[in-house]
Amino acid sequence: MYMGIIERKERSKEEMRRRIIDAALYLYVRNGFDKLSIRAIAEEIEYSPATIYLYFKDKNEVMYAIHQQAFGKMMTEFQPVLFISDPFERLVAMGKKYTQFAVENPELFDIMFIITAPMETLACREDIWAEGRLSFSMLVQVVDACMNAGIFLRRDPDVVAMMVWSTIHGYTALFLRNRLHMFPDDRRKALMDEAFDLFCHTLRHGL
Amino acid sequence: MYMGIIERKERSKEEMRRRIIDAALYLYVRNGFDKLSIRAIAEEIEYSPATIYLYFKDKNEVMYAIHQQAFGKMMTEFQPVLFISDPFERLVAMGKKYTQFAVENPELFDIMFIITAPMETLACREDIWAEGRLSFSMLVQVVDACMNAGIFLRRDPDVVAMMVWSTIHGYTALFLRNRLHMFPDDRRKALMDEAFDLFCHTLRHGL
DNA sequence: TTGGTTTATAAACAGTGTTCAGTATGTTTG
DNA sequence: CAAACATACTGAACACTGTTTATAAACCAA
Repeated sequence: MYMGIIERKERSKEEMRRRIIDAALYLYVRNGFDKLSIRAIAEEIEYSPATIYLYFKDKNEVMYAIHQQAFGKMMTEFQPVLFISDPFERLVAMGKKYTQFAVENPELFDIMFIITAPMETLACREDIWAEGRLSFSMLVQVVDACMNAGIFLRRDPDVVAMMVWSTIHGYTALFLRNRLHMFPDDRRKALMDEAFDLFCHTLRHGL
Repeated sequence: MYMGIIERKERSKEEMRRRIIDAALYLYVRNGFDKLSIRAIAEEIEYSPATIYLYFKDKNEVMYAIHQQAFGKMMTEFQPVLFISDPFERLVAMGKKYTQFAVENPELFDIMFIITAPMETLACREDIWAEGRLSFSMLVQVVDACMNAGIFLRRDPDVVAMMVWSTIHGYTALFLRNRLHMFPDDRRKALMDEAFDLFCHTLRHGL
């Protein structure tokens, strides 16, 4: 029946995919977006460029694999703050972590939330952006907890979560893409922090 | 003296720059970012690709010229709302216009606020991002007016403006980059509107 | 007309994503 | 075991990209 051989082949196929993803992720975080080429990945794993197309449809699919890896890393980094008992404190900590992750891993944040590339792969699919859905649901959950605790007035949690995400994503994306360059170098981060604090204050005393 | 000749030459040099910028802008809004190549611009103006490098240092400089054009267009579109007398209504109208402009001119918004490319040209300059500075000062002005009118409590107007910009830019950028795909097609825009309304409400009754 | 400056270009360089014919290896079948 | 088939892989090509450089042509000044 030779089932073992089929399994071994499938296993080695999976291993090859992993090798490609690992190499791609390694090169991407090391050298950035425009240095990540199919040829560079091929050289890294010591195979021909054409080989990669036996395991991925195109470059977008490779980028989507990196995208998934990035979400995995972000999730593990978010794990600790999810245990903060006070819901509002948890929300604040999550907001801080979001920006912190973005600043510490700008390329990963790019591929997760800014670059168009990997999302086109998902455009025609059913399980639409599972990673985004999961992340957002985490935010909705903590917002809901704030409502249950009487910290926020009861509203559509999706809308509140959307507002919160927007604000935090807003200055984070503007900062990463150098759109705060009208401010001096040292003022930028401070301004983001102050905007965040003000936003938190506004949430508590007005939402 | 032959001053006329020098002037004519400078004039024709300026005209050539304009032709390149116009062609670049035309191709960019028509075909999008990755279809905009030096060769395509050259073909459009019926010159050799190398000619463009006689008028622009590199592609980034061409993109920055488009960037400036885009800001010009946005400014003219913002002109009407600046005459709204009530400062808070003006702020709300500005926020709505920001997103409207982004949805109607996604490529222009991209090059103004999302794409990294043209900002690298500015990185080592004195008049740091004059366009951004001017736009932001418009926002600061209206925020300040809200404070003077007693609608907002008095705070650092830069911080308040930063918070407002972040929120509105946040969902706009997330929308344009397909990061709201966890929601069904028709829900996305509604959610942005609701988040915006909630944000405005929060500003009024809590800031 | 000569000399010098400006303006334009063809050609090349070093890249890119992607495809495809061909090879070489591994597996199954007669 | 040998022939037939299947899988894995690759070299080479295609059609692009931004950019540089030597060369040629046009223009202006002396």
